[in-house]
Amino acid sequence: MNLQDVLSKQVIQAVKELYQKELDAVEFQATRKEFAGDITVVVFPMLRVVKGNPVQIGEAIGEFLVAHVEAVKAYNVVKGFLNIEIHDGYYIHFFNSIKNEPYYGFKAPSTNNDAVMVEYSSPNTNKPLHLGHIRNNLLGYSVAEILKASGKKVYKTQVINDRGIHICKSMLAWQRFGNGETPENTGLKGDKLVGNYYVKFDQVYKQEIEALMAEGKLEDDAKKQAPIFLEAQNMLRKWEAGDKETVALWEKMNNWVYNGFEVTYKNLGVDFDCLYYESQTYLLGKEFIDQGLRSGVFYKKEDSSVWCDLTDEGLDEKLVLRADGTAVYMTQDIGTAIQRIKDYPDVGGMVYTVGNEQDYHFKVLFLILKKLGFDWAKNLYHLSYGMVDLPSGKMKSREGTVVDADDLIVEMATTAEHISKELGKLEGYTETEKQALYKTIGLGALKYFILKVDPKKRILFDPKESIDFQGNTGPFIQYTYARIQSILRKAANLDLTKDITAITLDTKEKELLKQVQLFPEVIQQAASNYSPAVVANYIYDLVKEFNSFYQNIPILGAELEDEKIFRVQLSNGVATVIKNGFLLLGIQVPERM
RNA sequence: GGUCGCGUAGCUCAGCUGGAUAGAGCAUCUGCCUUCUAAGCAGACGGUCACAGGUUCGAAUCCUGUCGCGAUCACCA
Repeated sequence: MNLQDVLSKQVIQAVKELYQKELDAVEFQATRKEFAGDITVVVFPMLRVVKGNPVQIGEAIGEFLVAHVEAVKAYNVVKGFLNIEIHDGYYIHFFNSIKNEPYYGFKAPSTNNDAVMVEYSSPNTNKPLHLGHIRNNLLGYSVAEILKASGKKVYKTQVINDRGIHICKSMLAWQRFGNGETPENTGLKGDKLVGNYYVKFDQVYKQEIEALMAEGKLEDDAKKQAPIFLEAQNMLRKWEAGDKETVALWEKMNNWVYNGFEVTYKNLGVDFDCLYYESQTYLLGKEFIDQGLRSGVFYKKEDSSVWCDLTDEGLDEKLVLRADGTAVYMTQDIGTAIQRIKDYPDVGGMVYTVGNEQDYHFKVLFLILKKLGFDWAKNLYHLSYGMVDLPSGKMKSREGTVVDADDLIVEMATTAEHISKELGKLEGYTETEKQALYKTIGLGALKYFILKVDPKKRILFDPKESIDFQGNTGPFIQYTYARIQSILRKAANLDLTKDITAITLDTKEKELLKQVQLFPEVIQQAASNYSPAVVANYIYDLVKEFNSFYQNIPILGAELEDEKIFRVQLSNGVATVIKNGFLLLGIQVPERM
């Protein structure tokens, strides 16, 4: 039982004995630094049950706790706040119980049928990944890892948007203007090459629209009548009809893109347990539309299009099948969701990592699945995140105003290299080791920069202002980890498993122990909020606390041998929490930097 | 226009399931490397928590309204 539970019980007991009243809950908070104490009971809420002066009540409860709880050393009351001081022994005992756990804070995965499937990334296969995709990938990956650590079995997945008119556009442009270019003969990354033709299509398309408008056509008409657009539509029809040549071209170019994506995913350090392809799932929902029609969840209009009436829920009517019987986005998502549960029967819920521009879509999707009667539909969550915008506004692939994912990763490593070289602390490292380290630091800066922000907030990214490497950043935290490793190397002869008990804690040590103690709770909180930012901010606070300790208290130079061992152990414990916390964010930690 | 989200220091963000004098980083300024890595530490400066009401012992936090920014309201995905 943790400290708060014990105290809670005893406070309730105290109120019962002193005032003959029953409290249903006790409110705690961390004691503010300017007051003596480690944990604080807020007396005000009790006044509803116990009438009287909050200071006197606080005093009486404090008295009771000192007498009845071993861990409680002293108390003081300020206004309605009962500040409780805890004996050093309590924290020391706690630390000894966890200091040798390599995965301190993580819960073992549950074997119940409550696995979670986390969908993220889900790119279109007609252009390279950009900074917006990076946010999606980092968020999805991190939330998946956090859910795992919180005790869930997790499957990471994506649905790859590998078909549709947008794919045909780059195919068509390549066919017309490509001159047989391939990733092999140009040395270009496959996704980049295909992306170039997506841009090329748009350029030609725009010229054609202008030409038509010059002939006096209205813009809307021109957009629909441009020859290259009509040809792309024609290509889509051929693809859907299974035309051999078209399908072969589609497969060839998609494979180029997949090879390119694989490189980016690998560089980013994200992975997937299973993949779904839109080309295989876009028809899946149809049979469930039939089912829903029979059960009255959907209805057919005169033109035989199928709809779901959500006006009772305050939403609109939503189309789920076109008049010509073809699937829309919603049809596909209904089908894919159901298919996933069939494929993985232990899955009891799903998380969709998709930008907030699709809030409405997912609201509707979840409602429809509920109406169709799937009990897992109540466990669906749209991990909705804000867009990454540039100072100039939204990133647009077609207009080339994107921050390319691969480029950014390289730039970050280059910046790390410059800083490292200036500081010059890496003598003895081989060039390969150095390059690996630059990448670790560069990616650390990038990932932390993105993940420390609350997912639902939009991020403004200014390419002119590079991402910081100082202050509340990934490298600062990595640096602290490296510092601790340096101490551990110098203390290799000490027995880190030995239980030290007979020491007096310095304030800084105690603060660190309190912070370390929070970690398991932080993971649970991050999981229930689907927020890597909770982990990031916690680790930052821990690291700040550690650096203050490090710079103000001698560790290897401690006067007493037991103090020295304990401080090294404590440093090691902090390093473990940093490492595990960063694992949840997908950030690596270096031995030196 | 309807719906949803956001608005906290010059900038980037914490805090938001109500609690003490609203916290960090960057930037600016002051100290600290002959002692464990100065990507650091210690400190200074900086706030009408968008605005106005309400709920209560207590509101940045909850409710209502206003303003500003964004998203969305397709037989697109």
